[in-house]
Amino acid sequence: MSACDTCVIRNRAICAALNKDEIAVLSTIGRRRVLVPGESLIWEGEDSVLVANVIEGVLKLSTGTEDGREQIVGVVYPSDFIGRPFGATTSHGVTALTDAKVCVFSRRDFDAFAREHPALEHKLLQRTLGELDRTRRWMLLLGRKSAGERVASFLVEMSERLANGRCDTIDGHLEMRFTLPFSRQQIADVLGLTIETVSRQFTRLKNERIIDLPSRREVIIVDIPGLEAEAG
Amino acid sequence: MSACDTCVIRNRAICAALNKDEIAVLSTIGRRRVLVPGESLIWEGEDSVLVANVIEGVLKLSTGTEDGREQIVGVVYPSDFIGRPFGATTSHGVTALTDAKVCVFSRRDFDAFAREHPALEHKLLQRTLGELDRTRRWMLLLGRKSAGERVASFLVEMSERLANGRCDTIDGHLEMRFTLPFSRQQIADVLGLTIETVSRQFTRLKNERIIDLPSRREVIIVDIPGLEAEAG
DNA sequence: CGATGGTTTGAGATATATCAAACCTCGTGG
DNA sequence: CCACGAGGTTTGATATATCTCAAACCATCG
Repeated sequence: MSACDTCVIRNRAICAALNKDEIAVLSTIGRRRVLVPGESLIWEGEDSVLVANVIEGVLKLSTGTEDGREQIVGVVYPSDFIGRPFGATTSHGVTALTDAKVCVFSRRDFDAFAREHPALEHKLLQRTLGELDRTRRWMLLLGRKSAGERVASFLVEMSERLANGRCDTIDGHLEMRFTLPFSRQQIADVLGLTIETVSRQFTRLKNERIIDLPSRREVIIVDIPGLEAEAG
Repeated sequence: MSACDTCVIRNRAICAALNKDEIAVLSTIGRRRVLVPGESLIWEGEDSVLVANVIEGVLKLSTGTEDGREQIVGVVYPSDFIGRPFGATTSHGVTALTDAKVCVFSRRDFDAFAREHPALEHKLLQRTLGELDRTRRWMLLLGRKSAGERVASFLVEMSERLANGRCDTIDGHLEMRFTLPFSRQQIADVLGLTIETVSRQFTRLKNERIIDLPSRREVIIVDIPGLEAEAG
C-alpha cells in the first residue's frame, strides 16, 4: 500500500491519468514533504532539480530584481503541479505561504517516467495550457488596471479559488467569507503595488460597504456584484 | 508531395517530432493561410476553433478591457504555435503585425491527431512550458519595472528575437541593427505604458547615445552593455 | 505589561498619464 | 513635380495616481 492510496488529491492532480499499477511505480520515486510558512522548496535561478504536486496548502511562485523588488508570478493550490520538468533552470522560486504538504520527485526521475506515460504528459499539458491562460489574463491586470481594479480583481479571484470559504445567505443576500493566505505585503507583490496602496484600497472597499474585514486575514465580500464591477 | 516537404520551419516547429509518414497525414488536415498586417486569425473570447503554426512573420496575442484598454500578452515568431488546443475558449486574440504565413488546423482535427502522437504532444508541452516561463518573466517587468527599464528590456528582447538583424563591428565595438515589427502604440501595449511615455524613453536613450533611430521602425543598439544596464 | 511585526493613516514627492499642439513621412492627386 | 492630407510620432504643459517617507496603531506573544 503506497501513500498515493490515501492521497486526497489523487483524482484531481495529474496522477489521475494513471492506473493502479502505474501509480504504484510513481509512488516509489516520489516522497512527501511538509513545509512551514515562508519555507522554500525551489529557489529562483537554480538548476531544476525537483518537481512536485501540491497536496495541501498554498504556495507562491516569485521572481525579483537584483535590487530587491519582488513580483509574485503565480499562486498554487492543492492538486497543482510545481517545478520545471524537461528544462534547465527554474525561472522563479517556490515558497509556502501556509503550512503545506507536497509530493516531491527528482526532476530526472519524473522526466523519465513522464516520457513513458503519454497520458500523464497529456494531463500536464492541459494544466500548463490552463496556467498560461491564467497568467496572460493577469498580465492585463498588471499592465492596464488601476489600483482599485487590481485589488477588486484579486478579491474576486480569491473568492473563486478559496471556495472552501463559507458562502452564506444573510437576510436575503449572498455573502462570501474566506481567510487570505497572504499578508498585505504579499498581496502587494501579487498586484505590483505597494503595501500602503493595497491597504488604502482595502479600507476604501470597506467604507463603501463592498467588503468587510473582521480581522487582518479575513475577508467578507458583502456586495459581490459591486466587487465585480470594481474589478473592471 | 505535401506542402510540409518544403516548409522552412519543418525542423523547428512541433512538427519536428513526426516522421515522414506522420507528417503526410498531418498535412492533409492543415492548410496554409496568408495574413496581412492588422488581420486577425483568432478573436478574444470566441470558441477555440483553430490552432496553427507560424511559418513566416510576427503576430501579437492580445486582450483588453471593456472600455478599450489593450494589453499585448505575447508575441509569436516563425515556428511558434498559436491557439488553444484541448480547450473551450481562447482567452486572447491573435493578430498579424507583419505580413505572415501560418499553417492552420481545425482544433478538433488537431486535438485528435495530437492525442495519438505523444511525441507531438511532448514537443507542444516543452514549447508551452517555455512560453509560460517567458510570460512569467514579463510579469516582473509589468509589475515592478519603471518606464525606462521596460523600454530597455523590450529592446534587449527584440535584439535577441530578431537575430536576423545585422550585428556588425563598427570601429572596434559591436552594434546591433533591426527593424521593429511594432508601431509605438503597440510597443506601449506590450509594456503597459502610453505611447507618449514610450516615445520619450526612446528619445532619451537616443540622446544618451545608447541607441540610434535611423527611421521610425529601425533601431540600432549602439551601446549593448549600456542598454542591458538600463534594463534593470 | 512592554516589545515586536505587521498594518493603517497621513503628508508630500514623483513618475507616468492626459490633453494638446507641432512635427515628420509618405502616398495621392492636381 | 509639388502641394496636400492623413497617420503616426514627438514634444510640451499640466494633472493625478501611486509611491515614499514617517508616524500612529493594533494584535500577539513572551
